Amino acid sequence: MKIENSQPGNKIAVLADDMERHGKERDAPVREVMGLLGDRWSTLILLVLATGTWRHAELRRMLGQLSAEQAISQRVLTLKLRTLERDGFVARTASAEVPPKVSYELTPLGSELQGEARRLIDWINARASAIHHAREGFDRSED
Amino acid sequence: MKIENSQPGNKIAVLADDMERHGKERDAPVREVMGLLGDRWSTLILLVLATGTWRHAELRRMLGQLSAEQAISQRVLTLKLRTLERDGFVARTASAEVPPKVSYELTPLGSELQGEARRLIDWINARASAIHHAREGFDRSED
DNA sequence: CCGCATCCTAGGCGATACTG
DNA sequence: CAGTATCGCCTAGGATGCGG
Repeated sequence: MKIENSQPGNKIAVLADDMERHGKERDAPVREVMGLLGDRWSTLILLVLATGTWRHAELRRMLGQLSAEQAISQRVLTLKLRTLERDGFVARTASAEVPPKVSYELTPLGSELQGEARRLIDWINARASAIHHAREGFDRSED
Repeated sequence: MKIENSQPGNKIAVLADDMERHGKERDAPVREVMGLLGDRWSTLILLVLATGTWRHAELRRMLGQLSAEQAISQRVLTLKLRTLERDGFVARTASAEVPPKVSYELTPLGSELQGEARRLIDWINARASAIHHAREGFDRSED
């Protein structure tokens, strides 16, 4: 894992395994999952579902409160939940009645992912002031 | 950190600190940094820069090789590098000559972030088959 | 060699209205 | 209550050309 920085040739060799992981985006879900965490709502959904089982509408209201600036649209919540379900992070339980009763909760796999996401969030929060400071310095020398 | 799942009221109380972190997106760089890692190129740039110092063009060629499906455009590479620089993850060194010589490398903060990103990538890769399996099952019952 | 300006397209997301 | 369909906006990001 130690890396010497000299010839480009070496660098290419060193990064070969990363290419292995990143190059074949087709089969590797790395980009998709990273994209999940980076999008507007999915991480927040994971955090809320970490507290238990939620109905669709209740979850929607909760997300609106947490993010506050603006509520998630019904359509997008359904989309996000479907994506999370497809990847095995969320379990969906429905009764085909009218009105429907649908519940969502984390799977064990989703719970793991939530833990990983939370670690990243914690790291970012811990470095928030450093980042903020860097931005101020950068922006000041930009004008 | 232990969470009981019963009344919505409890859930709301439990999530109060998450609201603290997520609700005020204006000052909190959490979403922005998460977005960084989720976007098309930034994580890959961090991985490459973890190997040392790179010139713009060289870096561009390297990224093209790693991601292969399609090279990063010159414009976007400049944009991404600027964002990373603004947040204090990347240091830029330039000589105002013609032709210019510009070099990029990770800051200590950027190096940390790269480590975090790599942990996430490793986790995803470790669970890749589980995710893949979940998707297959989901897609099969969708038709 | 590097950055910027311009143009263009695909996709994420919100709003609304409608069904079972 | 949950999901779907349609619309329209806005941003990420690719292509190209110029200028220092």
